[in-house]
Amino acid sequence: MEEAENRKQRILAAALRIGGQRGLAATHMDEIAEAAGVSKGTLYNFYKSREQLLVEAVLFFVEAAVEEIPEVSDESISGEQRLQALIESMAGSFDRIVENFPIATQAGSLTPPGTEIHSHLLNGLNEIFLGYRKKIRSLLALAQSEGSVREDVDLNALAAIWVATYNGLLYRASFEESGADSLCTEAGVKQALSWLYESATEIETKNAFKNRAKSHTKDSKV
Amino acid sequence: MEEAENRKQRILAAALRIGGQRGLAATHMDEIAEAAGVSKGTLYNFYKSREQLLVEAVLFFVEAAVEEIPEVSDESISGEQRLQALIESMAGSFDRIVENFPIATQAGSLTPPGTEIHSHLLNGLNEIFLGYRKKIRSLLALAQSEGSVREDVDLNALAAIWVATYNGLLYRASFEESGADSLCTEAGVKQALSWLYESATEIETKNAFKNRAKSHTKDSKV
Amino acid sequence: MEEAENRKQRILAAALRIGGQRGLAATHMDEIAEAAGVSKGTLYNFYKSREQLLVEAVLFFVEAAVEEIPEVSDESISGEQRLQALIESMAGSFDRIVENFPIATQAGSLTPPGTEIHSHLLNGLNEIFLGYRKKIRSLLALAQSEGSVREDVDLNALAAIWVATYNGLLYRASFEESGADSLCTEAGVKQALSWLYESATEIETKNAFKNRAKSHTKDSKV
Amino acid sequence: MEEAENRKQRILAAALRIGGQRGLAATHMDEIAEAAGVSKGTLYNFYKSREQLLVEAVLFFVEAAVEEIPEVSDESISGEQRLQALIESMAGSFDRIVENFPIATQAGSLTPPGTEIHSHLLNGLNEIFLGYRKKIRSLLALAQSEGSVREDVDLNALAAIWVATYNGLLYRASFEESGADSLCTEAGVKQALSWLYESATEIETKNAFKNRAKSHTKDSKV
DNA sequence: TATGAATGAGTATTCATTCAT
DNA sequence: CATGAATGAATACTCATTCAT
Repeated sequence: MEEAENRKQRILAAALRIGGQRGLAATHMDEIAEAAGVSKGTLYNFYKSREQLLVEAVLFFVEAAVEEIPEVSDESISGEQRLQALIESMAGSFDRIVENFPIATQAGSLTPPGTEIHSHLLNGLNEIFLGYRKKIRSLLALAQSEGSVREDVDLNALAAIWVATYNGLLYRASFEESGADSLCTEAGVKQALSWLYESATEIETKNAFKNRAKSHTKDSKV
Repeated sequence: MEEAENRKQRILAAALRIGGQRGLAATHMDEIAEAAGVSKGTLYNFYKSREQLLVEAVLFFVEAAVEEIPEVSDESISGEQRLQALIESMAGSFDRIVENFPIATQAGSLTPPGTEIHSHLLNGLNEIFLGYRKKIRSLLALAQSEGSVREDVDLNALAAIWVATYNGLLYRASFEESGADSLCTEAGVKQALSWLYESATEIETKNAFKNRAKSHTKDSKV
Repeated sequence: MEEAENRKQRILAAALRIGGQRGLAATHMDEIAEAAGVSKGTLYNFYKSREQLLVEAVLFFVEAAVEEIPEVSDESISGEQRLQALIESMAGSFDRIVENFPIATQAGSLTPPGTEIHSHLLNGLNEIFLGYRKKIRSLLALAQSEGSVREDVDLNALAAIWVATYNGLLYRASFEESGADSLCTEAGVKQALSWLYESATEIETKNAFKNRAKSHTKDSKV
Repeated sequence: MEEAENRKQRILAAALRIGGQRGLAATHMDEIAEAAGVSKGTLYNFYKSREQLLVEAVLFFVEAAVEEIPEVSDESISGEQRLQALIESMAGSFDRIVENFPIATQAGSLTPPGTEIHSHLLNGLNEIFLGYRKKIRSLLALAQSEGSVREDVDLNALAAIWVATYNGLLYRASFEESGADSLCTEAGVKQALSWLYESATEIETKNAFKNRAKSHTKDSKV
């Protein structure tokens, strides 16, 4: 069973690697098998079909990407510090996640709408993204209880915006041939999320959005 | 020539319709031809290959989606009012754009990286998205010159966040079987963009993010 | 009519040119039309179908190739001299004919056996080749009547061998990427036909087949 | 492996059978598969493409045709007798080889000039034909060493003519709907090759070319 | 009569899935 | 269970032919 689990891991990892490079539609069973070091037949011992395999791979990736964001449950530090750590963490993961980001969108078109497997995928993604949002929301709530986030802020909505902005930057970055856009990088993520955080605090002067360096403004395209 | 252009329109529209429903990977030339009311051979009179046709369709869609956002160039109203109109407009387009939103991501995996057509797609998308950001930036600049946006705000960065948040909400909404998440709807878009706008203004009290209705908070899934 | 005939010539010539380069199977109506400077529709005003056009082109070529061999009807010179002139002429045409030689063989497989057009082609080729042989036979007969060809030689058979050898050399030459085989060239043709001629004469010493140059023997590939 | 080789044989044989009847251009993968008793997919397990399959089939056929000509290595008989046996053998193979003879020429036009596969074909044919010529040359050399072929004969050139004549007769015969030309038959081959052989010997009186039967002369079409 | 855009039947090729070993 | 050769349904693309202008 140990070995079986190991194989499943290798298979999913192989599918993700290829899917990230060539796109899911061009990810073929032959290649997955070879990259995973198993035979094509073995793939069907673990997964009923190609669709199923790829859906599991996508869910595996998205979940892993979310889990990569640490809980920052160290209770010895303040909510504000934990949020700062969260921002650092999300920014630090940015480049790696960009690699495989499009596969989530592609997976939706792999399976005919209305089928069981299609629902399985959408439900899975929904759950993961909601969990993601919840995680951020709980940190915001902590910060709010400590007074660094204003009382009147709708935490649910802010958490949703937080995730949306991060995903939007990932989405945008996945189109670029080479990080041409300085705003869609690790630094850009830090700037954006900090802006969101600080817009929810009382302290106006910390605002990360202020023009600090004119040179930076010029560098950023349009 | 009139007729030829008409046909091209019908072909691209047909490709988009099918691509939005089934995904680009499952969008076949036979179906496009039938849906467009032309023969398969005619498809190849206009486009060199399936890849080319689909890429043009995607660029056509994205460009149309951006152009749908009005310039709001009515100079008789203030920058602030124009931004409000922009927010209304983006929110109003949300549901329709969601339908075809995934195809942009899917297109990236239709074409082998490194090919000319792949670059054509990425360059096209890049240009469109930069134009989009520029449009928003110019309205923000107007508002800034009128004093409703603070002087110290990095307009480039804010415009980038603005677009990222919108795209992130579209991305998220494209996963849902039926608008289950109240934050990823027309209303959610309005709330999110308003938050971004108001976080850049001097007037604290307008903040759309304040908890106004407790019921609303409960409705929105964590 | 003058103009029409001119067009037909251009069409056949275009078909031959392309057919010689790419092979008949890869000779398409589009290309023929463009090369001939007419529209595709015009092709069908002159020929019922692609098959018909190509068959006419092949017959046109083969006939022209045969007619290129001069009658050498100058009665002021001896039969022997005429035969020598014939050999020179056939050798001189060799390189040009090689270019289009394969099309005759290819044409046979263009049309389904048993059809009218297939018979039309085969009959046409047969007639042409028989006429070719007859031409040579009549010169041999003249030489025989003058005494330079032995009385006991079967002229029909010798003429057939004569043509077969020439065609065999053409056939062989059409396989070579670049005249690598010194025996399948203008010089080789001269040597081969001279051998055949002299083997039919009484005078042994003229035999072109004798090893005259050792270097030549070494040059010729096994 | 035994089985795989068996399948390859069946595939090539099927391709040749159909190619000989309909021409290579009209030889389709579906038909080959059915005739070989395998699925279409299996064809592609053995050969990369239709072109490759057909080229291998042609080389297989030509090689087999050459190998069919026995070495006549029985050292107990004289070179002269061996040459007579060779002539008998080539004549005996004539009718069967005629069936598939055109495919060699057709193959040249299946593949775009300048491609690797085109060179593969031409090189293969070249090698086979040179081997063929070499075989004949060695028998002539033996006969020469025994004194039945004159010392002054250029064996290379004679061997080349020998092959060319044989090929020329095959070429001619491949155009005929039904062996209408008595000179392009088994008997004609024997007559032609004997003539070539005897023209290289010292003994004039054996000459096969002499008119033996007037009726025969009449039979042979001009 | 000349044109060339539209047509769609015809084909090579791919690749998920199966199953005998 | 693992394997990988065999399978054949599915699909992009070509090109001879037609016909409205």
